[in-house]
Amino acid sequence: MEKKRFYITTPIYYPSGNAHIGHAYCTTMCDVFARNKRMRGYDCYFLTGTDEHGIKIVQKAKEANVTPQEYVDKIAGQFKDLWKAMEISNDDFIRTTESRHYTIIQKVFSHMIKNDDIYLGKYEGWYCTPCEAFWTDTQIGENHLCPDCGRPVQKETEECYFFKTQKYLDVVNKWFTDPLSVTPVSRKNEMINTFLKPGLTDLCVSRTSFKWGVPLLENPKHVSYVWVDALFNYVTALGYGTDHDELYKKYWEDPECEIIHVIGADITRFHTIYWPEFLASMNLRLPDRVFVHGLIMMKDGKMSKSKGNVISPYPLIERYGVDTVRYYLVREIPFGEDGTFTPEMFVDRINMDLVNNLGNLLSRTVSMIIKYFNGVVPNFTKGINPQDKELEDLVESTINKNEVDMDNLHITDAYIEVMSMLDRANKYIEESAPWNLAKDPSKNENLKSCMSHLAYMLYVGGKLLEPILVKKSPELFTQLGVNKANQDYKNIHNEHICDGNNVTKGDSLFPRLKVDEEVTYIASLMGGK
RNA sequence: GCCAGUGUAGCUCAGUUGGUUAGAGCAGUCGGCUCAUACCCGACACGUCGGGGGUUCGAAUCCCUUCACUGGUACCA
Repeated sequence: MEKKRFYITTPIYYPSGNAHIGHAYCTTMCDVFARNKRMRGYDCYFLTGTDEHGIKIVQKAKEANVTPQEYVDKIAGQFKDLWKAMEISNDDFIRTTESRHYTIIQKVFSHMIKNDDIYLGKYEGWYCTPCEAFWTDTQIGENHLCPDCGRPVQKETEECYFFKTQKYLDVVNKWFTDPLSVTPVSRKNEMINTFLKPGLTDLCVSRTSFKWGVPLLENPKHVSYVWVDALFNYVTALGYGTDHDELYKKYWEDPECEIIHVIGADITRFHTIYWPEFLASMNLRLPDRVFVHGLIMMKDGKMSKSKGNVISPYPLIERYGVDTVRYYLVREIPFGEDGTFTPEMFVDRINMDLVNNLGNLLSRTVSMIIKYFNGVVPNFTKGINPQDKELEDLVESTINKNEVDMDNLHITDAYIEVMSMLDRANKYIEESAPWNLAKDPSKNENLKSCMSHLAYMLYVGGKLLEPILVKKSPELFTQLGVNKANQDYKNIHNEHICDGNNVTKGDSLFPRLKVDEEVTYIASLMGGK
């Protein structure tokens, strides 16, 4: 990874409903990446936000008897609150209703029109008059009924602007030859097979059937159709097209910055085909990576209100702490694949990994250092015992693997490695049997070595986990007596970092969860059984 | 329908270019330890690798076929 600067984005979420754990998942993964990069001394800018235009917002606002603006203000506020509660370290939060965004969208349209990339044409579709919405063939089904209200739809035409998708097709094709541009590759293949091979039709980019959008300066009865509006958030948030475009120059224009979009599968087409084309049209640089993450599945399939299996992150954070929720998301839903949420899996994962493995390891280590050395970590000495040497190698390789995995966006794997290192430490204690060493004064050096190795490994574990365990890692450092200055990542290879530290026995890092009680509690949050 | 993909122990999954007794974690059973948050360590058990057919000296791994499930199928974000 030669690039020293990073720009990572979540999608801007559509506030047609409340924020749920699926939003939290994507945002958390990006946050872990951003925190990891920054911790290692890289510059990483992290953006999230909300996509606030479109017909659905108008409908939702009407239902709630408020204006669209009032409606999105409320939901955007909810998203911001959630990110605060989840300790998300985003640098900015962009809303498409902000003037810094929509004035630029108008400029983008002007450029595209001037550049002859979009033209005025007619969109033909199935229109539901009461709902004031167009639907596609697949959406209305065989009976030609509005999917929203169930009433019949009519074929209607609407004047709108089209983007010439053929014009920049070579840009997309070329970009696709980079194996990292779209991952997992199965998603790229899906795009090629479904859209590129059969041939792309032009994309409708404006609408006249509703007003809640960015009006085009050239033709104000048209408002921007969502995707031009939404996708350009990634650059408008950086000040693109304004006099204050320092961030844009730094994080988008500069080829030394790696640009990563993390998205859900449902918006792959827009991010991997149209977005590169739009950028090409504007003569802007393309992102390095679009990473498509998986879904959080529930036992009975996808989360949905009708199934009554939706889980909100708030009560989980409140009861178990933000770190456990963050950890669960990173560990249990492999980045790039679907994962499952069940109350049992949540409780088991926390107990196994955070309570039994990490928390208990810290607890027993601190206790032993207090008991055997009056709470002072003995000085680290290399390789006195064979198992010490093995541990040293393991720590070294775990740090390296963690870095490589993080750089490659193998975020889940990166932390599986760390947990397995900690797991190995528990075996190491058994092998070293410090309680026996303590009985034999001639084994004092071995005992010292054992304690110092454990302290150092815990330091490394805590440091590597810090991007996830934003609150508990500092507690771990406190118990190990690592002062603030020594917590810097540049010390990760310094085995002497804990030498002479005064350890303190604190509260359990993660209290053990009573399985039955907590499973029942979480199940009750999910609206039923 | 079409195009992808998945199907391996009770659960979640690894299984490299086909090669000796198919692996891990969790759950289960038994034993051990005591520094620790009823933790931790060890051992054991658990599988006709979706079904059927074929290629091969040899297939979870390649080919054909069949079943089941998932995703995409174009302008809903």
